[in-house]
Amino acid sequence: MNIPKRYDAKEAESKWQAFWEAKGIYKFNPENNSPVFSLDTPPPTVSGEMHIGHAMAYIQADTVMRFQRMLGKSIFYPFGFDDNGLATELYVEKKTGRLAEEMSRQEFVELCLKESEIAEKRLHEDWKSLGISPDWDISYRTTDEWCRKTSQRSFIHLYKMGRAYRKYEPTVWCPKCGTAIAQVETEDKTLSSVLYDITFKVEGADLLIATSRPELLPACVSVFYHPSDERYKKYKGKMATVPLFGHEVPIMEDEEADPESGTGIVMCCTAGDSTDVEWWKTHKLPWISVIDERGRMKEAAGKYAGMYIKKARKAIVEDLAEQGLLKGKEEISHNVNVHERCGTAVEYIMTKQWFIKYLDLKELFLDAGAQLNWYPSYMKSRYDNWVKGLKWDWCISRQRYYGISFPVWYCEECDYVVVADDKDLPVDPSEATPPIDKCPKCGCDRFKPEQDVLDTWATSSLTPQIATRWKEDDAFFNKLYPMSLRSNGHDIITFWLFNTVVKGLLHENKVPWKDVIINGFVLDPKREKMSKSKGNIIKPKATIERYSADALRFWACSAKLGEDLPYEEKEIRRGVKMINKLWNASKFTLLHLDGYDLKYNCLEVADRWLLSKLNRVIGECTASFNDYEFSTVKKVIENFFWHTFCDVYLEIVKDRLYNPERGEEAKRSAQYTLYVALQAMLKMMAPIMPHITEEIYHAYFAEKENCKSIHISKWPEMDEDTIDEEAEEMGDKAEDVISAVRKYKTLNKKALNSEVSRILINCDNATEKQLEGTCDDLKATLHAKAIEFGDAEDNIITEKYELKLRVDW
RNA sequence: GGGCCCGUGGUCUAGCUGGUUAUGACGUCGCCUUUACGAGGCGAAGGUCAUGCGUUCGAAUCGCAUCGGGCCCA
Repeated sequence: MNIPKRYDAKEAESKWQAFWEAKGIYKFNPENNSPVFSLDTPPPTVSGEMHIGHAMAYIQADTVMRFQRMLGKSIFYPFGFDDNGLATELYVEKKTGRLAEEMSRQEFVELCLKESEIAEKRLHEDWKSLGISPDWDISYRTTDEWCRKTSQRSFIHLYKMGRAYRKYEPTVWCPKCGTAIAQVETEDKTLSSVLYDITFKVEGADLLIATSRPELLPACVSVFYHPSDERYKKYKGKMATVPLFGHEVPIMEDEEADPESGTGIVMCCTAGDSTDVEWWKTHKLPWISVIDERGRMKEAAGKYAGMYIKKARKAIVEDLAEQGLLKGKEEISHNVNVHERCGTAVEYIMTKQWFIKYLDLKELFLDAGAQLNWYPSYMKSRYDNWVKGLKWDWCISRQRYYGISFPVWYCEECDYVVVADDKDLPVDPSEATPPIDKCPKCGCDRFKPEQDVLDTWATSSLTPQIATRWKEDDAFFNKLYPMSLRSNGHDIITFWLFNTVVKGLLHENKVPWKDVIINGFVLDPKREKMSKSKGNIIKPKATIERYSADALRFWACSAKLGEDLPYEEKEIRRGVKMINKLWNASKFTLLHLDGYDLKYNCLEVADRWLLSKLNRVIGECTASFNDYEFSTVKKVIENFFWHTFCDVYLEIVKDRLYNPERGEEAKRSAQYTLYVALQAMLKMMAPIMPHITEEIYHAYFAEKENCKSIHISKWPEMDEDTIDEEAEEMGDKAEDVISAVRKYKTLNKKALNSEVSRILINCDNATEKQLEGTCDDLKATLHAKAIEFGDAEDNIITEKYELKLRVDW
């Protein structure tokens, strides 16, 4: 056996990655009748780069898949790329320096597709370098033909069941991007602003109203105060006159009006925020549109029409001041709802949009959340809170250039909705003709295509259906849906996970997976969130190049599910050390297994001790992996391998291996134990460190087991019969003696291999009997000429069993 | 404002269905070339388990409150 002195991780990792691909080790076989284990991972967006958070999450999920594969399951592990939607548009515009509105839609779409392809190649390489084990042949991209087809099918299915509807509705709108967006795409940002006290008139008297958005005065439709507010009760049912614009609006009561805020009386405009929209709905107020799709004032704003929001605000404030209607202003900082992608404050604009009706299904969604197995379980409450707080149906149309088309045309006369035929999918309604000649409602033969595109989440919420060939291959679908596992960051429970549950329930009346694992974030060494602006971003690529993928993986597995993990360089170095240690221990072990035929007659105490402990470790690692507790697996196997196996066991058996005087049987017993232990430990580490374990496996075990990769070899099974409580106690006592004598030598500044003439152990008869079985090993390990039992004066007490010893030099 | 999570030696962390002396790593210090590994081995120092109150024979672990940090949502 020729094992190199050093392990070259860089060379080995690319070698094994190529090997796995060439041999199809991770290929899904639909004919395989073993139970399926499948994974739904987030398709990374082409607009981003792989960051260390991705690395952690994908590695963690990958260890689970590798474990399940070794259990003999049929593994379905697809991989997708998300090149859809607004994120891609913004990325392409930034990268090429060209704007979508500079060219035709088709030209822009082509540019997006071209750039996505380049980005995907890069992403594929990056993800591959993590040593993950998907079947790359079943990868998808969210704008490919198959995904477009599935997304349009989903829409048509929802339309036909009455869940997709189109309506004029106040819609969350980004004036910068010029599109409707969903509730979930917004976030709150604290911004500084000015609160103006503005004079309204009631029957000739002044009524002061505080607002930060005076430009909405022309859209003012009522004013509110709290029902308990004594100051304003007298105005109930009266009308107030809006300054500058002169129209009259009703004065009304509502619990939502905060007496403490501003003057305690608030104007309701259509629409400044979600409260305005709620008031508009519940009090059945008229709708006045003053802001257009690009954030300019509309006709209703009178002389301010055509100005952008901020300019109009300034002009109106000036005019109010000039007319003496501005009574005060105060600098404030308040929370503003902004579009998460561009940071622009959102508006509520009345437009015609497509929605998925789902507010009536909250109970169903809560029930679905309860059906899923959440790891960790407390993450379920994020889902529950989100469902309970839903206020709007899901707006799925976007007024953008690049995205999947609605498979829809409208009758030019009566707006009748015509959807595409399934056989024609995917369609671009601008290019294709509708499947009917005449409108069934009015007989008109002219149709116009829907110009809007589907929200990107309308497609990415279908990843389980996309992967399992929904409505395309029933046998395949039925075998694979619902999927076994979803891996998800805690930040996207409310959209990606929730939306996927929605689609699963609406389409199949089933939750899309059995289990859900939620991973945490990677923080910087100071435990702060990584961000470009802080400049504390770590690129996994650099880490892999410097330390190897296995070292990165070893680190990634140290966080529990749901918990954030700080990136610490020293932790990565710990992985490097582990690889080195594993290499050296294996090199030593295999050297002594050369030509060994796995035959033995009877096992020595130390060997039974190790094998018994090994079996407990197998049991614990198996149970932990089944519960997605890879960090426990990592910790347990690391500890067992390093301390029990290397520090204690290997030192014990060296003499039996090297010294012929110990006899052939004692050697065979050690060889058997080494074989079994190393093989099992390698396999248990394989999901975490797939490259180094493959390298060692191929140096010896692959041939013995006749298996071409450790990753499709059999996971070690716990054998209850090997658990040997008696041997464990005997071995533990021997270990206790070894520790004590080592400590004694160290304190006396002696080398560990320095000879002692005698070790005298002063213990009870039972212990003496137990230790007798290990005497030869003890003598060899401690370099003691003799071990005797007796009543002499002692000078050492052992740590664990408090045995009394005396060491004679 | 609501929900959820977290506070354990200098740093990171295990334990948290209550029960000997609180786990391990990094760092620090000392000693040592064990026929695998000095990228190693053997040791040492270092902790009022955030704070307070409570439940209990017994609390890092359970309950309540406070303080601090984080995430999600208003």
